[in-house]
Amino acid sequence: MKRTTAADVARRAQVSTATVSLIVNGKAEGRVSPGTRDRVLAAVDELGYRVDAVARDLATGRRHSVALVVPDIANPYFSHLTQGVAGRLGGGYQLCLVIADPAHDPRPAGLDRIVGERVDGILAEAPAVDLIRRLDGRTPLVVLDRPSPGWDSPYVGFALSEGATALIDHLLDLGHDQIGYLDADIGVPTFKARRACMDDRLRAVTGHGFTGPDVQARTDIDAAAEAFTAHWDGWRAAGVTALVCAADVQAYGVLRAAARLGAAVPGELSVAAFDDLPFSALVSPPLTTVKLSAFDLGHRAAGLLLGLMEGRPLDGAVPLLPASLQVRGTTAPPKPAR
Amino acid sequence: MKRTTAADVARRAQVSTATVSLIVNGKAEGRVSPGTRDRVLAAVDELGYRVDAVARDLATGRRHSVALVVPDIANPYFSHLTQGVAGRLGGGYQLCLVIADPAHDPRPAGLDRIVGERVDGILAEAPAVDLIRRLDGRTPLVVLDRPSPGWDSPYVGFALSEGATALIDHLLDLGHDQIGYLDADIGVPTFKARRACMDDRLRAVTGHGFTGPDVQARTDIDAAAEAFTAHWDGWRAAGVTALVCAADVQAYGVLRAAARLGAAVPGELSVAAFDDLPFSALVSPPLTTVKLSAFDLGHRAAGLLLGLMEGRPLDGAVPLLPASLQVRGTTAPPKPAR
DNA sequence: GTGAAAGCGCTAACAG
DNA sequence: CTGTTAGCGCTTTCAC
Repeated sequence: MKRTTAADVARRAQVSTATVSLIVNGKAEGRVSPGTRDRVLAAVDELGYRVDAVARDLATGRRHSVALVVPDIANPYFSHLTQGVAGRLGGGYQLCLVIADPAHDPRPAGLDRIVGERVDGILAEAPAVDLIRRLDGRTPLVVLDRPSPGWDSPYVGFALSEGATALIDHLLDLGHDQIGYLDADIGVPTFKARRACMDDRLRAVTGHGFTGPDVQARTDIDAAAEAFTAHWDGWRAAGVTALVCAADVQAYGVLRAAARLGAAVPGELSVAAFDDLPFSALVSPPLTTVKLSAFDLGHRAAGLLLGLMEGRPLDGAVPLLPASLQVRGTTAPPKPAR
Repeated sequence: MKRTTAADVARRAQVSTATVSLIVNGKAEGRVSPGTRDRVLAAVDELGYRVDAVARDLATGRRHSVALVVPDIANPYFSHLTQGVAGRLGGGYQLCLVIADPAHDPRPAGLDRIVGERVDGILAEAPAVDLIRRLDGRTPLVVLDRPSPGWDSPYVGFALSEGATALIDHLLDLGHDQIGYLDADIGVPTFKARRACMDDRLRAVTGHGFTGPDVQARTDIDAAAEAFTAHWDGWRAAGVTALVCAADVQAYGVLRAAARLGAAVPGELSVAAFDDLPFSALVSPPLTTVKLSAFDLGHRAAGLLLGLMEGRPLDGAVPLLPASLQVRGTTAPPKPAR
């Protein structure tokens, strides 16, 4: 009732395990006679032999697997990213998913494991530098979304500041002056950066930053709706006429909550966000948002990692992916003051 | 520049590798003197030693990892499922994601790999029996969503037929008689079963099945919108006044396409689906759908697998998760015939 | 308390 | 062409 091993196959085919190894790995070309090859293959088949990846990996030092570290797979942004990674990786590598949200778990056990696991490569959503330090420093690492400050690993991200600038300018052009911000409570720089880029632009043009209460919410519809419900009075009191959310899913919650509170969008409040999920064109009103293709991000990052793992050096800097503003129905000029 | 091994630590701490092993695994209780323990711990720290999981696993036979096989991680249904699995698994197991859509790739390489990888357990979205046969038959397996016909593995799923029946009856009660169906093109039984359950009920009550063209589309908004656009005439010609979709995301596409084609929902066409994703309450009109909590499914399946892996026998049959109809705004009585 | 030694199952030189 | 042998790095009896 045990696993069948190469030794079993060897015994049955009257050869050595070395020969079995050569054959099952397709390295038998011109080194093994067709006769023995067939005998071995037959034995493999009859016994249902599969090479033990653990033993092979121990012997060869390769792992045929890469780890992907993301904070929250339920967010479509990250699941699209994962899809992109998986698609590019193809069948040659096993994808090990590590869900680690640094804000909620500063020392994710998963991270320590992946270095013990000796994966061939790591893709990590904008990890903090002290997380990177806990890696072994030898495994190829590609950082997603944002460079880790003070650490230069290869990374692929979006031209975030362009998108953020476009969004702020759009709001300013419409006549908004007091803009509120609903942030994500997830501790990854992606979200920090979204805010920071907009804040920079806002200050550069108006001399002040975001207006009203500083609110963070989980990146899901219900949490964002609750947060909006709790803080809408505060924002309104501060004169906020436009609210930017860190993620589309949050904007959905805001839209729902605003409808329930009787706050007209975009009449009384303009709403905008980041991601441009497929659903964003469908909500009503359709959401003005900065498009970030997470799928492309994952796809490209995986491609880069593939190169690194095969020892190819990076050919120059990796171009940033576009972050373009999609203007739709949730933004409009503010109501003239009464 | 090599990885530091237990031997390095042993040398530095003047002990044997056996002692190192005992200590780093916390099995030193009363078997190692505090003095040597501290020496070893210090050496571990200075050298940055981490046990090599591959070698450990080869020696112990355990893997501390489970594989999750799903057809499409970009579909929120499966990403929520994954989230549920990951949450329940916790830090003790590494999650290996295998994306394998049997319809598009009948012999996914990923599947063969996981048996070679010797994972401790497998969670698989309703696998076909010949896929199960390619597993090693020894690794604990929990089937998600639908039992594999003619194979009894532990499985956890929804009371689909109840939800399907409720939906059909709802439509019938409203006065619909000709009901169309937009199916998923993904080859997993989850989707097949959704259709089959409804078809059963429909035939039982009306004597006929679904009406109009047999259409399948990818489970994403755009693909479903296209499919609807291409086939709306066919459905209408067949007298269809209600359309059921295999998944909420498809219904979103249908809603969008219907709006563009000028088909009023629910005035001219009622629309319903399965999943009840968080967005479904937000589209307009809000979607009537059968709620299936993929998160709970993943969570419970992972719990079951955990038990199996620890050698606990299943305590009786696993109860099905509820599949309850959520009636919202996309279903209404058909327009009276002119 | 601690160490020596025998595997875990496979790969890769090196002989023959 | 094929077999022998020496690891890969760790765990785990079993002596000392």
